[in-house]
Amino acid sequence: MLDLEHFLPYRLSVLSNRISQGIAAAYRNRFDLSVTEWRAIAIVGRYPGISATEVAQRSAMDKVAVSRAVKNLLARRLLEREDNDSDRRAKHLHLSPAGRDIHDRIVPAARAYERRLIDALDPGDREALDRVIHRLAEAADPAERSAERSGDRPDTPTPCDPAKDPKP
Amino acid sequence: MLDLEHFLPYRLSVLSNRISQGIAAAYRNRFDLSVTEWRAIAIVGRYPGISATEVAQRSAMDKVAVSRAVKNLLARRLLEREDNDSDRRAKHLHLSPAGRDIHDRIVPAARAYERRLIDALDPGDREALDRVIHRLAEAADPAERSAERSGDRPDTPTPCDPAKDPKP
DNA sequence: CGATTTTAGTTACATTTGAAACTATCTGCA
DNA sequence: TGCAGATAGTTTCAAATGTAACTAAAATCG
Repeated sequence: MLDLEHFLPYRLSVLSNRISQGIAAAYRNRFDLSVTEWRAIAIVGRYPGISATEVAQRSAMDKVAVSRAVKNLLARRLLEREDNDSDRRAKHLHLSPAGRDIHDRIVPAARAYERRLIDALDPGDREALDRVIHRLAEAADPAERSAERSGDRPDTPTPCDPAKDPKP
Repeated sequence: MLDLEHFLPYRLSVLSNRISQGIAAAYRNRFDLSVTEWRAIAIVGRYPGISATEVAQRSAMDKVAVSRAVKNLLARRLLEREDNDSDRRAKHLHLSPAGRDIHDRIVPAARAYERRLIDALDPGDREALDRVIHRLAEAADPAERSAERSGDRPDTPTPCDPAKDPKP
């Protein structure tokens, strides 16, 4: 007998969904952006000139999702694309002025939401949370069974899509 | 400029997906159950005679998802349904012997997975995590802006679907 | 070089998911 | 009573998402 309500994976899933809903509401209502699109904007805003594949890596989304998001954002003129001289398959992505504008308006809202979450915790717990997320992510990864000692720092960006891959 | 990689909602989403993938793999491969189906089985196993709506409430899934899961599980003879004398719309759900069997085989695996996660944390962080989940869930809920003082205990089951509702 | 394998990105198809409409039943109240 | 909402659960339709197959361009290696 197992109480789903006390089951850690379940509780994390519910929590994460709840938070995603809360934050997604902001940009869905105000700017008509999906989570994927918003993530793409955030990444491109942070790393101008990045390629779609790199966006996928940094956003932990798969390349099809990114491709679609980019397609929409290009159509809506929120993103621009320019050729990459050293690789004609890949293109450099940039925010258009309109994209930058939306980006700059969402970021404060996102930060405020995050702040609200963080403010609900006391300082010790904030610190613990950081550690916990990192350790759980490690423990959750079946490939990391006992590879705890690999040299990645706590704040290393997700190197690959966690929602895929488990089937090489 | 916002680093998605350090953004709490994003990190939680990635973590939760990673964990869900990890655990889902177990019952998908071995028993061909979706997350929804497994949750339904867990809840019905825990609360025999429960109705579909109550399953939805306790599992934080919407009633359509539950309806579909129950339909499949009935077809596969993992669940049984009996009439409710006091309400002919609702039916009582039970595990069939086969359902009970699967249930009893998954629960230990689920527990083991959870244990692996928990074992990755040191005791202080485990305690903190409990608090953190509860506080974040509260802070994330837009309805709870300042209702921190409502009388629900840390381990109260999800009373309603968090992934819906924000539109009364 | 030229053949083979990888990689960036897209497209096509199938599956999943959620919102809304619907049926049947129940509850409250005139 | 009996009519006006509510509620349990299902069905339908459209949108989101994932998988696999595909095209074009690099990289690798004989």
